[in-house]
Amino acid sequence: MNIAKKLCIKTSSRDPELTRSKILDAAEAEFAIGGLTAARTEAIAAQTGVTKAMIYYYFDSKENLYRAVIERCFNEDLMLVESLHLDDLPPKEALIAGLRMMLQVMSAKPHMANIFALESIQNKGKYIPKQTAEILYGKLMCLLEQGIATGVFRPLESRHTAINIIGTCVHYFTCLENIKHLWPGKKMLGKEMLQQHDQEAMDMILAGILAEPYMSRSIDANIPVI
Amino acid sequence: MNIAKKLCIKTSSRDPELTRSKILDAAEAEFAIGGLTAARTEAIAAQTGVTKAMIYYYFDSKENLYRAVIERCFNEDLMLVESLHLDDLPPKEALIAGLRMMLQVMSAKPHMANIFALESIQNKGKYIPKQTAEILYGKLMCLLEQGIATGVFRPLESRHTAINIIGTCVHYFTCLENIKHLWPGKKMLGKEMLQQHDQEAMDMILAGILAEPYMSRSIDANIPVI
DNA sequence: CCAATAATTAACTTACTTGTTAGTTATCTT
DNA sequence: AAGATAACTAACAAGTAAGTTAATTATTGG
Repeated sequence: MNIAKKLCIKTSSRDPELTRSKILDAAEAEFAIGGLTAARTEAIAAQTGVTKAMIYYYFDSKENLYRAVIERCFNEDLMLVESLHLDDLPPKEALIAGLRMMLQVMSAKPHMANIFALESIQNKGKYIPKQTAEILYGKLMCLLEQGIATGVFRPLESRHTAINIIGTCVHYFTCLENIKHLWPGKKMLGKEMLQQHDQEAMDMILAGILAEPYMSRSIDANIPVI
Repeated sequence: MNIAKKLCIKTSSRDPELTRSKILDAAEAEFAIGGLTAARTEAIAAQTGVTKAMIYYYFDSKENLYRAVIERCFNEDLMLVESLHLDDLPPKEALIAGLRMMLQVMSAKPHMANIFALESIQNKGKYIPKQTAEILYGKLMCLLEQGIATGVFRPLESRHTAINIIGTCVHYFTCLENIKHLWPGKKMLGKEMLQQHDQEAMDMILAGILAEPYMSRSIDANIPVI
């Protein structure tokens, strides 16, 4: 093998790994707008600077490319969540850490929320890796049940609550184009708006779930919430 | 004019008003799965028992049919909301009445949530009648601001909170196919599940918004919530 | 440096989708 | 009851999209 290649120095325009990931990135963007059905392979190719045929060279079919995109999304999510070691934290702290992570991920990748929404609506969740989804939801539900059992959280039904929590975090991204007129001049995905969303979502969720009356409106990284 | 027609008795298979509305219904169902782009006119026609050409006879184009579907959704919504006379109620009661209505509408027409989500994601909200949307969101925000000002609600940012509330109500429908495995054997759109969703959503939203510690877990029609 | 192989392209085929049209059948008016 | 008109159909035209293929260019290993 080439020394430059070993050292990860791009020696020319031909770099299969990069091409592959550029296709994945473009596909992610395209699928996040139209879902599997409405996405156009031509449009994906156009964004990569590579021919449409490359999609079939690397992924065999549009459907497989879609599978790869969704799998990558889930795996990224899963790794981040694992890294939090939520099981080692008491329920309230785990909830806060988990929420912070989720909001952070959504802000960094606004595609994500839309991809999952489109997958549910268009394909009835056919392409969602069942186990992965169960792990992610399971973690949140488990944590809720613990908190409910110990009385730290209000008596809620954990599954519905998990969904309602995620809904609060995610709906902003799903509907942002429909409601952007409410904030004339503001960028819905700008730093300011995203921070405000994080703040308000976190605040409303905690107030909705914690058993003790919840006051603090600013949960900053270093100030523990009582 | 025909007497039978005057009395709204269907005398035969040819009934333009009915055909028109059957097309609208089928289109609503189809657009609710694929959005404007992925919906197939052929599929819409198939559901109506009428030829695809009829779509063009009544609506000129797929795009116009889509416009008609969205407009109908909004108008239905708007009329229902108007009928509540929320302005005449104090904020807390108005919020509860509004929420109950929204949850009821979504349960009765699970399409609705998806149509709006798809419109935002696929078309960037291009086909959302701006004024109508502003009236609906405006009502909710106005009510929130009143409650915040009078101290009945916690100090929240009204626009974000409006979105977070709607997210909690709506996300169940948007993602139900992705998460149906969490309730093996249950029908996500069955009466039992929908009631549970109403209950949990309402509960979490009120706890998240009301300033006074919120306890009651069952807000039934006739039991006023204190 | 050359042969083998991997990456890439342009052009093409096949299938599908929107929208049209010319002709048919039912309904209404008088 | 007959002519006019509205509702409707079947078949088609034109454009679009997925996927293929044969040929081309770069890279790599010997």
